[in-house]
Amino acid sequence: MRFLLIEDEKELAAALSTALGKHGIVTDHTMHLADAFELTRQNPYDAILLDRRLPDGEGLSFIPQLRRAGVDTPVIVLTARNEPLERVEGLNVGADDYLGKPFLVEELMARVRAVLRRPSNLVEPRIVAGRMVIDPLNLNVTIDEAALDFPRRELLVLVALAKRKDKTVLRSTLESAVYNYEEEIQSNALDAHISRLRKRLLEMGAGVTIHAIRGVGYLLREE
Amino acid sequence: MRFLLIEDEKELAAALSTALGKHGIVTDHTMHLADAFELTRQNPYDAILLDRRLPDGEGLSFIPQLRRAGVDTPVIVLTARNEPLERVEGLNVGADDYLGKPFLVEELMARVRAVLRRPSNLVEPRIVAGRMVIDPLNLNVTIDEAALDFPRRELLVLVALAKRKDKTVLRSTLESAVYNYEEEIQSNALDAHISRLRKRLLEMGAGVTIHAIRGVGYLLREE
DNA sequence: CCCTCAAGATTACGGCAGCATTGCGGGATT
DNA sequence: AATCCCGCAATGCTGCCGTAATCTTGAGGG
Repeated sequence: MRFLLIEDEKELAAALSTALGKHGIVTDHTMHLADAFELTRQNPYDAILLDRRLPDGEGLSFIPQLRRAGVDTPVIVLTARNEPLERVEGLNVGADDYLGKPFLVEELMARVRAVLRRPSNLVEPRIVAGRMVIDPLNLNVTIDEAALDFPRRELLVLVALAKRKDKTVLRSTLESAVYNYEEEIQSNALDAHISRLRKRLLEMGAGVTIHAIRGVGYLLREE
Repeated sequence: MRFLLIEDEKELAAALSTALGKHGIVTDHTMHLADAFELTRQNPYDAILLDRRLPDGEGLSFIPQLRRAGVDTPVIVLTARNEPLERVEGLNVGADDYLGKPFLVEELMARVRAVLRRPSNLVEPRIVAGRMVIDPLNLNVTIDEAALDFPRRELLVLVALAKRKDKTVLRSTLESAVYNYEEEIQSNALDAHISRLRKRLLEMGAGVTIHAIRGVGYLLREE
C-alpha cells in the first residue's frame, strides 16, 4: 500500500512515515498542496493523509479539487483543530474520516482500514434511537419529522451515544467526542451534560434512556 | 447502462469514464456538440452528462435542440460551482439535474439514480413554507401567486433553509450555499443576512420563523 | 445486614461565547 | 445621480456550560 502524506511539520511527518513503514506502507511526503495534486496524478494512492493548516493554505480546499479531477481516493484529515464541529465540516466537503492530533498510529491504522473497507462513503447515515431519527453528519435530530433543539454539547453527547446504541461508550470516548485537546475539563462537566440531556430526553419523550456503567462509561438504550 | 459524456476537459472526462465504468456504465465521450447530436440519434442513451463551457459553444443550447428532436433522455448538467444562479439557468431549458463542480463520483451516481427513478423527468419541485411557495430551481418565491422580490444573498439563505424546512442547517452548510470558495467571509455577514431576512419575512407575513441553534446553525419553521 | 466510600446525579450560579441588530460606507446596478 | 445590496464592526443580550457543592446510588467487606 502507498499513502500520500500532506503535512508541514517535518518531525511528525518523519515519525509517521517510519511508523507506517512498519505496517508495510510506503509513504510519499509533501508539504505543499500544489505538489500534492501532481503526485495524485502520477500515483494511484490507497489513501491520502491531509493536514488542515498548511503553508499554502487550508488543506480542506484540496479535497474538492481532488474530487473534481475524478480522484476518489479516501482522504483522512489530520488536524490539531479537533473541534467536533470542524470534523463535520471536513466530512461535508468529502473527507472520509477525521483524526485529531495528537493520535496513536494504531488509531490511524484502524481508521485507514475502516475507510478502505467501506465500498461507498457517500451514503448518508441515519440512526434510529427510540422515537428519534438522528442525522449525525448534519447534527440533526427529529421526532416525527420535527426538528429538536439541543444545546451543542448535549447534542454531541447524544450523537456519540446513539452511534453505539446498546453498547457501552467509554467515558474517554465521550470526552473526545465533545472536547478537543485544547479544551480541558477539570470537573464533572460531562456528568452535567448527561444529566441535562437525560432531563431533556425525558421531557420530550424521546423513548431512550441513558444508563451509567460504573467506572467505565455510559450506554444508551431504547425503552 | 450507457451514458453520453459531453466534456472538453480530457482529464476529467477520462477519470469520469473509468469511475462510471466501475459502476458498470459504458460511457461514450465527445467534446463537440455537433458530434453529440449525431450520437444521440444512433444510440438510446440512459443519461447525458453535459458540460456547459464547450469549445463550440454553450452546452445548454444542446438541450432544446435535443428536446425538439423528441429525445427525452435525462440530462445532467455539470457546471462550475461559482455561481449559484448559473446552475438555475440549465434547469430552465429542460435539464433534469445539475451538479456543481467539484463533485464526488458517488454524488453523481446518486443523482443519476434519482433522475432515472423519476417517472416524469420534468418534475418541478416546489417547497411550501408557511404562506410561501418556493421554486428552488428558478429561485422564485410567491405568496398568493404574487412574486416576491428578495436580495440575492437573502434569497439563497432562504432557499437553503426552506429546502431543509424543520431541520437544522449547519452554519457551514449555509455559508457554502451562499458563498463560493473564492469569496471569503471575515465577519458576521451571514448573521446580518439572517437578521434582514427575518425582518423582511415578518413584514410580508410569510408565516415562517427562523430559529438559531446556538453553536450549530439555523432552522426554518412554519408558524 | 449495615457501614463505608467511591462514583455518579442533580442543580444553582456566574462568566462569557455566540447570536441579534443596526448604522456606515463602498461598490454595483440602473 | 440615485438606489440598493452587502460586508463590516460595534453594541447589547441571551443562554450555554464549566464549576462546585450537595445529594443519591451501588459495590464490597466485616
